[in-house]
Amino acid sequence: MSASNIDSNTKLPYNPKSAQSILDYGEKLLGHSLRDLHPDAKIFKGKGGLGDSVEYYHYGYEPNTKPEPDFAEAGLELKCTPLRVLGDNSMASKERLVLNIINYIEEADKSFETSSFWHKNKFLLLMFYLHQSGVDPVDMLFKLIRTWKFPEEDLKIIRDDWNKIHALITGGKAEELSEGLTFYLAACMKGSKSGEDMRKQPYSNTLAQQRAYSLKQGYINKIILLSYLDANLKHQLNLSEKRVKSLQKKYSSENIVKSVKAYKKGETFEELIERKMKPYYGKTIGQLSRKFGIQFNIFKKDVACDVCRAIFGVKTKKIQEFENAEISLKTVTLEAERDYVVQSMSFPYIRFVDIVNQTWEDSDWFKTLNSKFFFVVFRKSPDGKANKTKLEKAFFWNMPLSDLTIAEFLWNDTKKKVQDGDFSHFLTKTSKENIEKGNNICHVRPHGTKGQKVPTPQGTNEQPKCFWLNNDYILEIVKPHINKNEETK
DNA sequence: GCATGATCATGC
DNA sequence: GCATGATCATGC
Repeated sequence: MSASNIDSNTKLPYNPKSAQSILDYGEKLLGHSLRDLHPDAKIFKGKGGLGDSVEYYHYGYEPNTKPEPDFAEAGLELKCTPLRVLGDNSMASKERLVLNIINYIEEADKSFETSSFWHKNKFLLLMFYLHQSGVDPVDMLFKLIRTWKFPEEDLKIIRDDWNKIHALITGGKAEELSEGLTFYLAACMKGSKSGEDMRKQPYSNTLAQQRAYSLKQGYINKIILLSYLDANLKHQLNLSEKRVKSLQKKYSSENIVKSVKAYKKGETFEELIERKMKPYYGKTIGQLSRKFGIQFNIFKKDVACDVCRAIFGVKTKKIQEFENAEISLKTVTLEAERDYVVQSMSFPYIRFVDIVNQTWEDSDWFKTLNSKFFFVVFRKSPDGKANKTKLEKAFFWNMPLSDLTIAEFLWNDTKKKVQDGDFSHFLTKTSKENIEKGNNICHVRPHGTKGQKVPTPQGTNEQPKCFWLNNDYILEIVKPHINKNEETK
C-alpha cells in the first residue's frame, strides 16, 4: 500500500474499529521488514522513527500527535519498539518504551483516569523488531506483534507511579522528575537539558526539562517473557516446548503482591513493602533463619535478597516487581557500635570498549544511577558473629537529579581517560578534581577477580575498574532511615 | 581510622 | 572461567 491510500474513502485492508483486525493486519509484517512489504518506505525526517513509518506505509494513515490513541475507534495505540538478543538467544527489550510527552500545564488538572497517559495508552499494539546497529530501521525485522492491556496488579503500581509524577507537577517541582522516582511508569527525558526543550510548569517559574511517559525496560521485558508462554503467540515465536520450559525456568519470577486485595486501603506498593519488612527490623540473621526455616548463608553475596524473598514469601530467585521496575537491591552494612558504613559500593566493571562510544545518557553508569534502589541495611554484631548480624532497615531510594549531574562529571572524566588510553589516573575518592567539583558521590577503583583483564578500545588488556558510590555518601542516604526503630530484642 | 588496591564466595 | 556483589588487607 502506498501513501495515496490515505484518502478516507479508500477501503482500508483492515477494520479500524476492530483491534483484532488491526492486529491481524499488523502480523503481515512478522518476519519481514517494513521495506519488504512497502518498497518505497522510508523514515520521516525529525519524526518518531519506525513507528510513524509503519502507521503511514503499512496502515495508511498520517502520523499525528493527537491525544487520541492511533486507532481511535478501536482505542488502540501503536508502538514499534526494538529488541536485542541475549547470550542464550532469547529476546529482551533494548530500551524503555517511550509514550506521549507530558504537558505539565495540562496534566496538572487531570486525574489518572483523565490523564493523557491513560487516555492514549490504555490499550497498546506492540510491534517488536530486532535492532541491528548501523541498519536502516525500515530494514529491521519484526519478531513479535501483540496487543497489551495492563493487568490489575500492574495497573495499581502504575496508578501510584502516575500519582507520584502528578504530585511533583502540582507541587511546582517538575524539574525534579526522574526515572528512578517511580516503579513501572516513568517520566523519562525527551530532548536536551537546555534551551528549546525546557518546558513551563504550572506552579513554579522554574523551567523543567521536557519528559515523556514511558514504561521501564524491565516492564517491557516482562511482556516479552509472557509472550513466550502465551499459547496465542506460539505461531509467532516458533519455540519448542523444551525451549519454552528452559526460558521459563531461567527467567521465572514470582510476584510479592499476588492480588490487589493484598493492599490496605490507600496503601502504595512502597508502603506495602515497608509493612511487610517492618516486623523483622532488629532481628538477627539467626532469628530470621529460625523464623523462616531457611539457613541463610551470610557469606553469600546476595544474602540480602534471600532474606527479602523469605520475608516477601517469594520462592523464585527473582522478585517480579523488582525485575519489572529494574530495582537494584543493594546491601549496606553498618558498624556495630556507631552509625558508619566502612565500604563503598561496587558495580559491574566499566566496559572500556563501550564507554568511548556512549553519551552520558545512554551510558551504563547513568542507567544504573537513574534506576531505583532497594537498600537492605544490616548492622554488625559487637562480637563480630555473622549469625548475630541484624536486619536494621530496608527502603527504596533514587538518586536526586542534582546528584546525577555531579556523577556526570566523573563519567566524562573517565570516558576521556579511556579515550586517551590512560588507565592509571582515574579519579579516586580524594582526587583533587573530585574535591574541586564537589563530587562526594562516586569514584573509580579496581574491581574484579584476581588477575582478571578486560579489553580496551586500544586493543590492549587492562585491570577491570568500576564506578563506586562513596561509603560516606551511602551513609548520608541511610542515616535518615536508621535509629527510628527501637531496639528489638 | 580510613583510602585504596586487592581478593573472595558464589553462580552461571 | 569469569562476572558480580561484597568485603578484606595494607599502609599511611
